[in-house]
Amino acid sequence: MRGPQTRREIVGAADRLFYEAGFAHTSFADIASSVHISRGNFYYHFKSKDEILRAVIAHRQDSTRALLAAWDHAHPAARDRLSAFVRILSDNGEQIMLHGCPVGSLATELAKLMHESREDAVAVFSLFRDWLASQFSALGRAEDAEALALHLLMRSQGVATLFTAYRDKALLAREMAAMERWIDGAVSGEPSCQIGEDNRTCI
Amino acid sequence: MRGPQTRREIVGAADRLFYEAGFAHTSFADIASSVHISRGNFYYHFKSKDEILRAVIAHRQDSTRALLAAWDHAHPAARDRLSAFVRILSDNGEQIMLHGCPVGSLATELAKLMHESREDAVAVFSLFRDWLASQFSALGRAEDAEALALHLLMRSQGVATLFTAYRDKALLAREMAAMERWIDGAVSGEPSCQIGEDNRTCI
DNA sequence: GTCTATATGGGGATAGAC
DNA sequence: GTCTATCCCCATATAGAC
Repeated sequence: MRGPQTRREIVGAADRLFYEAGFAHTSFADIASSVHISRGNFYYHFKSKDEILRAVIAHRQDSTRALLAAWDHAHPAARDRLSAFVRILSDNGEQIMLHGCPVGSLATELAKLMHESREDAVAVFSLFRDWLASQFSALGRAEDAEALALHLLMRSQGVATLFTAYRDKALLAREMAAMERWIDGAVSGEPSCQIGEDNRTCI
Repeated sequence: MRGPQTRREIVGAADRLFYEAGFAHTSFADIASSVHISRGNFYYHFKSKDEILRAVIAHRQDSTRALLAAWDHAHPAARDRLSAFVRILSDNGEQIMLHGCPVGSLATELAKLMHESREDAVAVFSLFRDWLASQFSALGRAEDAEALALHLLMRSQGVATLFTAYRDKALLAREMAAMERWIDGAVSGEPSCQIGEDNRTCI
C-alpha cells in the first residue's frame, strides 16, 4: 500500500532534479537514488522518461493552481495579488539564482528538444497569465488586461534570467521595485502608461 | 593545411547545435556528422566537450564584439544604436521562436549544470550590457547608465523567453514597440521615468 | 589531418525472482 | 511493490593505420 506514496516521491524528486539540473541532464539513476529505490522499481511506476516528464508537468500545473488559489485567499485586493506575484522573485531568490525560473527554463529547454510536452509546459505560464489578466481586469484595465499580464510575465522572466546570470541581489531588488511602480502606473492610468495605435499596451 | 579551416567549421557547427539543441543534448557525433568528419578526427582538434564549449563561447564573444562594432559604424547616433539592439529580437525572430535567446539560454543551462564555463558565457551578456551603458551615457544618463542597460537587457530576455513559449508575433511586436517607447522616455527624462530612493532607475 | 576500429562507461529500458 | 540482473544503445574517449 506504499505504491501511491512512492509514486508521489518519484514525481517530487524528478520535479526538483528537472528544475535544478535540467531535463536532459537528469538520469533515471539520479531520480531513483534520490528517492532511495532501485532503477528497476522505478519502471514499475513510470515506463519512460517522457512519461515522468508528463507527470512532473501535471504536478506543476496542480501546484500552480494551488498557489494562485492561496494568493486569492490571502489577498482580497487585486493590487495586493499582483505584489504577491512580484514577490515570488525574492521568495525563491536563492533557487532562481542557482537554477533560473522553473517555468521559463523548462519551456525553453523543451523547445530546443522539440519535445512533445513543450506546450503542456507552456500551459503553466498560461495559468499565471490568465490569473494576472483577471487582476488587471478587476483593477479597471479589462480592455488590455491580457497585454498587461504578458508584460508583467515578460518582466519576471527577464529578471529571473539576469539574476541567474549575474547573481546580483541589488539588480533583483531594483527591478522588483520598478515592477511595482509600473503596476501602479498601469492601474492608475498615469502618463507613464502609453497606448499604441494597433497594440494597446503599457510601457 | 586544411586544419584551421576544419577547426573553424567544428566551432561553427558546435555553436549552432549548442544553441539549437542545447549543450547537454548535443553529442560529438552530432557535431562531427554536421561537419562531415569522423568522430576520431574530431578529437584531433578538441580533446573534450568542455574544450569545445570554451572555444564556442570565445567565438561568441568575438562575434558579439564584431556585431557591436558594426552597429557603432552603421549608426552614428546613440539612440539609433539602441534601436539596433531592440531589433535583434525581430531580426532573429524565427530562431528565437524555436530555440530562445542564445546568450540567456546557455547561461541558464550552464548554471543548472554548475559548469565551470558559466561565467564566460555570462561575459557575452556583459559585452551587450557595457555597450548599452555607453549609449545611455552618451544620451545624458551617465549616472544610471548601468541600471538602464540592465533593464533593457532584462526586457530583451523576458521577451525572448515568452516568444519562445507562445510563438506569438503580435506579442513580440507589441513588446518591441514598448521597449522603444521606454527608451524615448528614459533618454528624454519624461515623467514616465521615475527615480527610486536607493536604486536609481527607470520604470 | 583524417580515417577506422575499439575500449569503456553511462543511460534507458526489460525480465524475472522475491 | 520492490529488488537484482541484464540487455542494448549511445556517448565520450583512445589507439593506431593511412
